[in-house]
Amino acid sequence: MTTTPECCPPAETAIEIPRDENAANERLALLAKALGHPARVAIIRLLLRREACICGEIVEELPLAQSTVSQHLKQLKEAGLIRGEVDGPRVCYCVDEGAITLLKALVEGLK
Amino acid sequence: MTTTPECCPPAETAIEIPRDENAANERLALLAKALGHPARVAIIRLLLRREACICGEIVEELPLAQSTVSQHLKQLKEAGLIRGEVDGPRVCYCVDEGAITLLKALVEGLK
DNA sequence: CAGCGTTATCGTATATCGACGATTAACGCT
DNA sequence: AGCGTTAATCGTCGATATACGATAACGCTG
Repeated sequence: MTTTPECCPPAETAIEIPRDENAANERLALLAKALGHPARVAIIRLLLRREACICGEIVEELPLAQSTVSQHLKQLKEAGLIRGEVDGPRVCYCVDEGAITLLKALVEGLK
Repeated sequence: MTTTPECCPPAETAIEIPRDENAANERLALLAKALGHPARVAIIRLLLRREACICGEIVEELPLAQSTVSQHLKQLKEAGLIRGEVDGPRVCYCVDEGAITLLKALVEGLK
């Protein structure tokens, strides 16, 4: 098996629900858009369960080409849902728990 | 003022979280994609607060053309987040509470 | 430093999105 | 029947998403 790198130990982004409603809408839309593809939801799940971490592992779990997975990872990263840490030749991706918390809060705030 | 139609009284869609994980991913992705635009988030909020109901009212609240709003409404409807009921010449849109509940459950299930 | 494994980026093709104005369709009312 | 109001649809445009293979970049390791 691989070295099971203990990636992304510290650094949790502080969550903050936007005061302005428009800002909240923008933020929620950004996060939702990032989750707007089944493959990206699957990636988030893999990362949350720590069933996969390294990009290569994720590629093996999904029926997609490596470049395509890399694109999805990029989108998730740009939305702030995940972070990537270089681990030698590999890159370890982890969910940003703060972003997930924010997402849940924003969705829960729909009322 | 308008007649304040009491739209969408009955008919709540039963929620059911997909057993299959792939199906859950697809469902969540579909719902998330529908929320992946600030205008659509804003529409959902308007409908939830019942600040607006009629398509025309929604158009007035948003800085978008009527046809554009109609497109967004269509996408929300296709995702199952809202329903529309014809009320004379107007159309009253309402949130499908079941879909919102399902969305919240699916997001909360991300762990 | 040459080579290998890993990941990101590039280039491309197709499809969908997002916005608008214009048009059509549906409905109530006179 | 015809008119006005309201909403959906059409047609268009540019921008973005999705997928892939090919290529580049990066960091070990021999």
